[in-house]
Amino acid sequence: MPRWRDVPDKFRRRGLRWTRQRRAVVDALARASGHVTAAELVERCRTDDPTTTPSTVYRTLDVLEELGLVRHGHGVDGREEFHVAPVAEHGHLYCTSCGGRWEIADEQARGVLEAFASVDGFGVDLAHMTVVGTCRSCAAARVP
Amino acid sequence: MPRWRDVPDKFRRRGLRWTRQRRAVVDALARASGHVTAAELVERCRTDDPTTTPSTVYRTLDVLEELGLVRHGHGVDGREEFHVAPVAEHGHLYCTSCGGRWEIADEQARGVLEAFASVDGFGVDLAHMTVVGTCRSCAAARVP
DNA sequence: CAGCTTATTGCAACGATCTGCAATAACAGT
DNA sequence: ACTGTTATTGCAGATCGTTGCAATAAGCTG
Repeated sequence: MPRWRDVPDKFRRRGLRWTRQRRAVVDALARASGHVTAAELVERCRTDDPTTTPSTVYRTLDVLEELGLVRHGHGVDGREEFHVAPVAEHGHLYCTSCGGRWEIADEQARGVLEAFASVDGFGVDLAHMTVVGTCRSCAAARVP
Repeated sequence: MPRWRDVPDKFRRRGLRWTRQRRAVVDALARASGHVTAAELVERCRTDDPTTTPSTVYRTLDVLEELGLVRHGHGVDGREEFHVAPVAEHGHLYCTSCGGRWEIADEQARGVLEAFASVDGFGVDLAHMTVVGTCRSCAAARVP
């Protein structure tokens, strides 16, 4: 997890302001493990302080992302998901058949990066989206 | 493009009904080339017939997908995009730096499929999402 | 063709996300 | 501490997509 203690200064050094509502979002984030949906974060903030406005949370997440403190990706349904940075970047797999979810293994990631880089030098950001498909067991179980 | 002529029967054979509003969606789809956003489709249908209801269009798209006539994926922002099937399946690349968009080349696709399959037998559905990253020229232009 | 079954529609309302704009409040300067 | 600047907030409203439900209509059957 990032040094949440340093966040206020990080903001100020950029000419941004450290406000009560931003602290709320960062607090919620600091307590979050793994991934959180933007909507979930809004919810958590509202639990702490019912006056929280969704738009503020969304905007705060945007600036946190600009500052590199969080990263967002998209789940299977395209909805936003946030990862607290700088946890090791990792992508996600989702099996449309059984609904299972896994993280993308390093070897896989390497292979993918190469596949893209070698053809036209495209540098993939695997962490940005959920890769959908069929897991081995579902593929095996499928009637042929 | 699918044999749009056969669609009504395809519906009926499944016990589904062929309605005025479904015909409208299919008509719009038949005129569409490449990809369309669900929202765009709604818009086009409303141009033909202003009484078109969004929910009907969305629901029709769902059944068309179940029938295998269209496939949906998610754009960079996670919004839905529809491809008329069975055009060759293909995924998309999006460069976050210049905003460019390309289709994923076959060789890349093959490499990616292998990278996933070889580790744990996961069968990726590349067409489902937009792969984001940095294209060669943007990577080269980046200050090192 | 008339009747019946039930798939589909339209509506209304909701959840997630984003935007413009006027009011508010952080912070720098004195 | 007081003040001025301007980044942020809150709100109202907009867009995209989804869902429950009662009303409607497609297509089978006689």
